[in-house]
Amino acid sequence: MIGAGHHEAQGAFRALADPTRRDILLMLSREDMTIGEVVERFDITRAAVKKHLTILEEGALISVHASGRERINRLEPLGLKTATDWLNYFNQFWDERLQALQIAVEKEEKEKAKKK
Amino acid sequence: MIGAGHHEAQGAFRALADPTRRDILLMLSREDMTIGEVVERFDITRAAVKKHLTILEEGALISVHASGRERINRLEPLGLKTATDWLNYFNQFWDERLQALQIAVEKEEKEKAKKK
DNA sequence: TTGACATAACACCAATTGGTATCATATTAA
DNA sequence: TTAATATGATACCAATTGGTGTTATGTCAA
Repeated sequence: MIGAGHHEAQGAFRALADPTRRDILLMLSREDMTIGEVVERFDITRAAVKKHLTILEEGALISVHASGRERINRLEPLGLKTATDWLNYFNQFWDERLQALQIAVEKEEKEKAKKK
Repeated sequence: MIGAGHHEAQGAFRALADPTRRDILLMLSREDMTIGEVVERFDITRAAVKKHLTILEEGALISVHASGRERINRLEPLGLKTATDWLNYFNQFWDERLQALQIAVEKEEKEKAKKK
């Protein structure tokens, strides 16, 4: 069914819309980090980073784990899969498009060969 | 290099953040449509739809082709590929995660078999 | 040519967003 | 216990967003 996973995808796509949040995801893909560690790598306040992390968590793109007075932010790859799955529906179309392009190129080559 | 395609991805991710726009993309995947045809399928004004289409065009997710007094909106699958490619970087991580899950399940099965 | 149609272009509005500064709370270490 | 640390929570602000209504423009058909 077309559109399946649409509702669940909203939180993920919303979270992915901001470049800072996408950067955070890339950082977390290398290692888990506390808020403080994330803050060090950006030029915005801790409060701003916290908001981004909250939105990422709401989108199920990361999970947060308390450890003493620190809170470890961990990438949740499965959350990203929601968005990936939605987008993958369109693969068939750009596959077709690429194939059409390929055929056009081949035809061109053939014409060229004929002329020669 | 990590983060490649980041900048170009912004327009696409921004466009994908809105559920109405994602619905429009699904509709356009079935057939090209004029603004009027898109409007018929939603409960919002033509002006609102036009704004969404403009944002989709800015994100290179659709292309617009004039035809007399009509303007045909067409899906640009290659534009979606920008977002897909960015997300695919994370495949390795949920592949790993899924594999870990798989191993855990197998171990469980083995334990069960032993008990029996 | 003239009316109807398809769209573009504004100006405007309420809600959301990304950011700030400030204050409160919980945990660690001396 | 007390000071430093790590975080959460709140109030506030400017800019953006998703929506509206209205007006202007270009194109088709009688």
